[in-house]
Parts: sequence; C-alpha cells; structure tokens
Amino acid sequence: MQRKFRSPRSDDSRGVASPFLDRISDFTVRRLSSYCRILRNLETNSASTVSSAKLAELCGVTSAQVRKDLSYFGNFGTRGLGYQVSELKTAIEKIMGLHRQWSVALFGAGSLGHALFFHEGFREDGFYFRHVFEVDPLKVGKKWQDVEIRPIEEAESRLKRIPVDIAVVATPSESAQEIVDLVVGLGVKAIMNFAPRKLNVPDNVGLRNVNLAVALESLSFFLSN
Amino acid sequence: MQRKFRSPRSDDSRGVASPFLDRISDFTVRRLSSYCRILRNLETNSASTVSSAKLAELCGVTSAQVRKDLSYFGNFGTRGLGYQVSELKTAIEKIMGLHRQWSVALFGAGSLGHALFFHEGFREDGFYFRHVFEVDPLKVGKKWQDVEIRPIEEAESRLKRIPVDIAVVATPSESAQEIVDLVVGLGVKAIMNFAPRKLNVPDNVGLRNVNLAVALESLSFFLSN
DNA sequence: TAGATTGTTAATCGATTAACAATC
DNA sequence: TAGATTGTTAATCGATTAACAATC
Repeated sequence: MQRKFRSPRSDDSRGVASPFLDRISDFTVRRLSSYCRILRNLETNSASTVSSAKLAELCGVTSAQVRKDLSYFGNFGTRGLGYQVSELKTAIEKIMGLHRQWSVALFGAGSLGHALFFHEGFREDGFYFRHVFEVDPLKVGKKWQDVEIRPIEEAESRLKRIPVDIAVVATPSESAQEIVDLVVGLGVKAIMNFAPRKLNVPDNVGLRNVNLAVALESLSFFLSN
Repeated sequence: MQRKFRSPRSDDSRGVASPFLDRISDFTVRRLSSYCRILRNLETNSASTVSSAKLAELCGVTSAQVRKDLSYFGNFGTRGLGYQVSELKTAIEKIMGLHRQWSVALFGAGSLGHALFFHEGFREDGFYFRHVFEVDPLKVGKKWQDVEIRPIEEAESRLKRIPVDIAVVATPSESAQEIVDLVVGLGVKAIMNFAPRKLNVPDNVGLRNVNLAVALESLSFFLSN
C-alpha cells in the first residue's frame, strides 16, 4: 500500500524505545505530527493529562488508532489515568526529531519559495533556511531576512561550506531532477519536492512530494461526481 | 482506512461510465491526477499510444494499479494495443472535472495566499480565483491581476453576487473555522484548507487539508531514525 | 474496591497485486 | 496466426478497529 520506513537498530537512553526490526508507516508518522500539534495546544491551555479517547477526538481518529500508533515507540501512558500532556508531547517531539534544529536549503525564490521561506510554522518546528538559490538574476542579491539569494551556480560551493540536512525544491519541474542530483551528490539525505514530476533518488535518501494541484483536483472530482 | 467518496447515480452520455454504487478511494483520485499529468506530457511529446505498463512506469506505480483505477470508470483501452494518449487524457480530465472552469475564493492574502493566487498550474487546470479576502487593512485595496483584495466583512455580499465553487483557506488557524462556517452557509460545497487544525464541515461538503509542515516533519522523522 | 483507561491481540476491512481469459 | 495487452477476478498484503486482560 505504501513504502514503509525501516528504522535502523539504535537504542535510546532516554526512555523512547526505537522501533528497530519494526516498520513505521507514513500514515502513522503523519498522525504523530497531528498528535504533536494537538498536545502543544493542550499544553498551552494548561491541560495536564489527556486520554487516548480525547486526543483521538481532537485529531479526528479513533482511540485505538492513537494507542496503536504510540505503541510502536513505547509505553507513554498510565492505565486508568491516560497520558501526561507535556511528557507525551516531549516524547513525540523526540521521536519526530522536532527537539533539535535542521538546516534547510531552498531552491527557487518564486512566490512559492517566498511563502515557504516566510512560513512561521517551519521555524517554530526547528527548520531553518540557510540558503536560497535562484536562477533569475533579478532576484539574486536580494536578502530575505538574513539570507541572501544566490545564483544556483554557487549552490555546490556554498553547500560544501555550510551543509544542510534538507533540500526544498520549489523550482519549475524542468530543473528539479538536476537540483536533486546535485544535492544528493553533496550528501543531502532528505528532499521536499514541490515540482509536479517523478524524481529519482537513491534508496537511502528520503523524498516527500507535495503537489498543490492534487487537493484542488480532488475537490473538482468531488464536485463533478 | 479512509473515507470513501460515493459517486451519485448519474449516467453520462459521452462514453465515460459513472461509478455509481461503487466507491472511489482518494488514493485512486490522486493517482488519476498523476496519470492525467503524465498523459499531458506524452501528448506534448506527440506520443499517440501508451500501455498501462509504460504509464505505470512513468507514474511510479504498477500496471495492474493503472488498469484497476481506470476500470472503475470504463473501458478506455484496446487489448493488444494499449490506450490512445489523447483519448485517455480527455476521458480522465472529464472524470476529474478538469474539462471545465471552477470559480475559487481565496481567504488570506499573506505570502501563502499570494503563492496560491499566482500558481500557474491552477489556472491551467481551470481554477480561477474570483475573490481575495483579507483582514489586514494594509493589503485591502491592492490588486492582484484583475482581482482587488477586499476586507473579509465583504465576503458574504460579494460571494452572493459572484458565487464560487471552491473556497481556499490560507488564513491563520484561529479564523479558519469561522470562514468555513460562512462559506458553507453561502452554499460552497468544496474547501481546500491550509490552516493546521481540524475543521468541521457538513457531510455533503468536500474538505481537503494541506499541511505544509507534515512533509518536513516526516523528513525529520526519517532523518532521526 | 470500583471505575477508568492503557497496551496488545485477533478480527476486520480495504487497497494492492498477481494471474489469466479475453481479444486486438 | 502469434504476440501483446487489456479488463477483471481472486489472492495477498497491510492498515484499522474491536475487544479485553492488565493495571492504575
């Protein structure tokens, strides 16, 4: 149904079990994102505990689903009482890698690139844009916050000097594969792609495609049928 | 596993069978989008026929999947020969509702709203923004192409005068439900939501959530494990 | 203790795939 | 005709859910 992600064998000293030998589906990962967001809200509203039923309701899933998802990673609750909000939030952030910072390079400084760069949620989650690369000479040289837009030709040398964990591709489809090949060659292991085309990456590189048209087309289908 | 969409009973005079009594999963709809895009490319490159195996390869799925997806809607191929590219493209566009125009209202004229408004792919697919509504008085009055940004208070009267098929919500999370209630009350039957929160809509309204953070968080999980 | 809720197993549901008769 | 490829059925795979013993 979907490609699964196999977690490498690595133990963890701070109470979060690693799901080695097990496989976590992307469905589960996406729900963990959602649980995390809700738990942050609950924490803001000073809730101290939450049951799987309550969390499920707030996320629009079943309570069995919540418990099942969490069970891949450890025992976070107390029978009869539920989960400590802050504790569970911290645990999920750690599982998701949201307890640390990630360096990101943005390719494409068009309106989509602009929106991504200034999207506040990313920074709050620990994702920091270190580079912006663009072909349009009219945009090169401009500064977005403390990052100067540089020509794509400088990507290699700059990424060697200041490496990143993640590359975000917000360029026209034609240049996407080229950029991916470049950053993969430079050791980048994770790519978020907005270009609506199939990209080839090695097995050990994570690729997530975001296609803005799909949601609208799905609504168009819904309205038509 | 997911909510299914039940197609209403309605026959079609132009050769595309309607899948009444059947249910089409959102997985299938998303793949139809993908087939459509590839077929458009093939048509541009003057390919006249394509097999399910070739189409599958270009989309990154199996040939059985392609044939299965298409089989929900009719018989589009010729045994031994494959599919006519233009014919199949036209058929899928019709199934998806991409053979006509859709009117869209945009809520939120921030950088995300800006990116969506100027996203070329939408217009090419037949989605036209008729309205842009925004609370920030500094933005109200500006013109994006031929559309003037108007205050959110005018949404009701303007949408009554010039109705839309789809509302796109690109506002902060806090105002999203309010906007949804408003447009649902005005008869809008399809909503694309970028606010990272659960929205309540009646059963007969289509809602698609796009969460930009999820793809990055999923990569953060990938890199961490 | 009685009530509540977890963690987990087994059952169910539904999506994908293999296989092949039909047929160009 | 022989080769190719569809449309469809049945088998498989995997995600979700119901149910309940464990236990706070």
